[in-house]
Amino acid sequence: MNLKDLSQKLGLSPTTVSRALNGYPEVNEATREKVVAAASRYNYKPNTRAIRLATGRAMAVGHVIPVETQHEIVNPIFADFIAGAGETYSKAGYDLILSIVPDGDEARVYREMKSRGNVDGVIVHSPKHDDNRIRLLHEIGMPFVVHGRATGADLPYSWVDVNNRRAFRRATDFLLDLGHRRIGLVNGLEFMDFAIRRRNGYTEALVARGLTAAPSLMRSIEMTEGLGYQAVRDMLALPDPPTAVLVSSMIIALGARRAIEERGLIMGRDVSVIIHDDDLSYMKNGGDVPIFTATRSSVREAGRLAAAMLLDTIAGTLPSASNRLLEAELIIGQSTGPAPQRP
Amino acid sequence: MNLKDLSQKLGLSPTTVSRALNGYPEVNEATREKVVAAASRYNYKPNTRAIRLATGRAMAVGHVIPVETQHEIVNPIFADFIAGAGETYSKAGYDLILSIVPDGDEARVYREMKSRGNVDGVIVHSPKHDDNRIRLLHEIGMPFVVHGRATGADLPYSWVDVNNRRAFRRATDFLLDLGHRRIGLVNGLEFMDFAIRRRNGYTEALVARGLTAAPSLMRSIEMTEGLGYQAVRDMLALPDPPTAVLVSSMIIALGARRAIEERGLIMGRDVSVIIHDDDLSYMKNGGDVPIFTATRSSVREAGRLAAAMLLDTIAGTLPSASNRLLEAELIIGQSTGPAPQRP
DNA sequence: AATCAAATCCAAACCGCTTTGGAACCCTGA
DNA sequence: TCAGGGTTCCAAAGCGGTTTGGATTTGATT
Repeated sequence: MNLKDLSQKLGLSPTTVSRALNGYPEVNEATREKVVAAASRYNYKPNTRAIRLATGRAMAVGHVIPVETQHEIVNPIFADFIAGAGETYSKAGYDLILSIVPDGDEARVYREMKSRGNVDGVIVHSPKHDDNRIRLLHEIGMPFVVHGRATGADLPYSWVDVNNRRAFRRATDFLLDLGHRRIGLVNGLEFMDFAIRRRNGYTEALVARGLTAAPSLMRSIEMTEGLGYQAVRDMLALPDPPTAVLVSSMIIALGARRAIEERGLIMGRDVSVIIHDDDLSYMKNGGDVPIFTATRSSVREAGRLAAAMLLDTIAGTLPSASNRLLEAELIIGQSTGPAPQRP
Repeated sequence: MNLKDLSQKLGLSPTTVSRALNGYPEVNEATREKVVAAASRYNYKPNTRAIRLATGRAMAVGHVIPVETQHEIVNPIFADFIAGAGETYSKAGYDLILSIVPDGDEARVYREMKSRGNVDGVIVHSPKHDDNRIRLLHEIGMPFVVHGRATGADLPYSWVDVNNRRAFRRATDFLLDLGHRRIGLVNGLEFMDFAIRRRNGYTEALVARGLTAAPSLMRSIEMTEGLGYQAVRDMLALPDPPTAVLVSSMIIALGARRAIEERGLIMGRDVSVIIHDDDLSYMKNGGDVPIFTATRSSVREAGRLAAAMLLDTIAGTLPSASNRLLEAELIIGQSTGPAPQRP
């Protein structure tokens, strides 16, 4: 059943039927009702391909996920972010096109997307420091929103981000207030923008109290359980071990906890741990009583917002460089406590 | 730059240019070379939307991921599976359309995809026992491939699956050979087809040696660290605790290990653990020396295969009910050892 | 009753490609 | 020389919608 068939059944022109269904004003209300009724009776759905060609819009948004051959691949937070974005898209009738591209091939993919016209805009994932994708997308005139920020980018752009600096500043302050003085940081890889911001928040809080961040208490690792374990194990083996650690993700924290318990220590009593919790749906930080004290911010919500912002940008109803900074909530769990007294 | 512009620059008709670029035989080789050269010089890429309308093909594949409101959502293995599938699609020039739909809304989404024509086929994720999506897709005539199998489905269909039964049978045999007699199973939710098969493999192996699976040693849980911890902790607290456990995923295993270590036991010596390892890119089971003994099968590879099978099905070059059963490899790690002697 | 504007509908062009059904040309063999 | 068969190219008709530029009808106003 296509538009022509439907219009013939109704004895109307395709023009009128199209307008009736798309809510244009130049059609009699009685006619419109007849058309709508017929459309639902014959289960008519306009062909997406035809709409796209006729309107010149792709009605689709691209998510280009770089697969870094050397580092962490297909970061699990993508799944939740995309789930959030997908909610927004499906409400707006947009498709979500997922594109997994080998590292370094992104420029080509973006260019092709532009010239082939199969997306109206893109979401940029996991920005690096001074990310060159921003310049590229500006150059080719593709609407985009960045999930995160790219410090050093000289051009204006839209983004949605968590206030990573403040979250880690606050978490560090919280530990300092509890009397901790030797606080470790197990961060993500620090060419990622978010990791740099987290470290800044952490050092800022220390410096504000006249402390300095000891290099031996700072690690920058891929976010895996195993590496988290190693990092914290090594820290705890230091002559002057930390009494608290800040870790950048739940998965690292699982390793951290293992290192702590392996040493016969108790998390929350002997060693405090604060995590950043992306509130991933398949990796919940406990229920009513969170296991880990955490700076929590839903990455899924970030996905919803970024998607909405992108759609508005495409529609032209949003200035080209808008942004939204989400604040993380400090959730007090069982993994933190007052600094133990020195024996 | 579109086809008309290009053809004018060349002094040829659009017909000829189109044919030259698409490799049709009715064009002089010299002409073809000229066309190809011009296309690359002017950086001409055919408009996807126009191709889709003209050919009647969507050049896109849908992955419909159900978001179960009650149970595990956005399963992290999707990410890797989709990454694998994406590789195949991009080589073939197909788009991957990701659709996150609330539970129960799938039928509507599939129907719409069919009538709107924005995909040529779909991959069905995480089939349940007697999954009704298979009947639906048959009914509406949408090509599809299932990742996994749906026992009880009466219609033929194509699938790619791991031999879960054999993997767990083999793992159980391995433990039995090591002298273990009380072997626990921490399985995924058993309305999922793969979980049922795993349990069958496990009980089969026990029965073959004249043992029976004790209900107290079998758990069916959502795959989280916390629930894995609880399940194994409870098992170890039994009067006659298991000396080995089979767990259905890496993430459950992290909890299992914690429960073991918390009891002062050593994994691999006091309690053996075998996991099923989907070989997720962001959750590696160690490197050269795997931490966990595992039945390993790359879910990413499964994605590649399923995608290829779907494209062939769409092209009509594959019988409508093909399948591919992947065997899992048994990887010996540090988490298994001979059954401890009873004191 | 004549006029004019608003309301309502339609024919046809258009989006940018593919594909059908020739047409023009060249070559070969009778 | 001319019929017949390849080659090589092209005009035009789709694909299934949207949108422009009227045409017709209706209703109110003078």
